[in-house]
Amino acid sequence: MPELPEVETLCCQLRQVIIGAKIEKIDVIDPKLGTTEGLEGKIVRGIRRHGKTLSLELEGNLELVLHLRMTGRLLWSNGNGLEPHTRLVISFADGRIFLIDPRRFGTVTINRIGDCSSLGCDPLEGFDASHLWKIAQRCTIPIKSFLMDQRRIAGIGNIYACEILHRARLYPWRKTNALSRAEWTELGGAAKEILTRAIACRGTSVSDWRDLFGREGENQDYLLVYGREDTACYRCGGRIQRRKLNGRGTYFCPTCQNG
DNA sequence: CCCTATGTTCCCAA
DNA sequence: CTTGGGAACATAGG
Repeated sequence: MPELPEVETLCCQLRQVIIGAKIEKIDVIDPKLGTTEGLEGKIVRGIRRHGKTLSLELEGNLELVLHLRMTGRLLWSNGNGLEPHTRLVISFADGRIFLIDPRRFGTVTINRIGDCSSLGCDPLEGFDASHLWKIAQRCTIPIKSFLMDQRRIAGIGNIYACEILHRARLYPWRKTNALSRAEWTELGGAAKEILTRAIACRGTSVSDWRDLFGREGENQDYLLVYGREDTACYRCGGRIQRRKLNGRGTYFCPTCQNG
């Protein structure tokens, strides 16, 4: 589920409930997740996001890093009952964070704050079009693969890659090094627009995405191409197609995404 | 049985 | 070395 806008939604909502709170207890329901030793009793100093990773910054220069992968979600609740597929429970004085993850791909790790990560730039922190244009010059992979490569740009997954490319009028298979500087600028603007609106809508609930408080997002009402195979393009009336790229369903309008 | 799924990593081939 | 393709991970749903 979660790409940058969904993780950003959780990040903002977690700040509302656990900044300054003490971790009373951590229950690892599914040991496949990894270890969370030694964090009980620590105060949450901050919450941050980089790409699709979410970190709880703790005392002692430590951070608990969550990655939700395909089907992970977080739920804030006061109750004791476990929803199906609950993998981890972090308890505070006035509530608990439940990590729910049917496919069990999610991960939890402990890092020292400041350890460098292999993630690329975050498109909300500044999509540096001229820097990206430069590193794109020797890169012949399709532009959609480039956008989704977390080492180069962190946070864009399959849904938003499709949406951004449609907004920027770019064909997903276009060679990365064939984009002009002007097209990179256009792409940066499209990314910013698509992602900020998705955040304002608290994410895209096309399947089972819910925010921290269990509510659906609203961005599914604004999707331009994702999931719209064989329907009319809102911009030009063309017929939206779906084809595979690197094993992922790729939605685009062959009529207006020809650049 | 088939196919699909919002992510990442690894292996293999060209 | 790079790039690209596919499988794997584990589970649910159509």
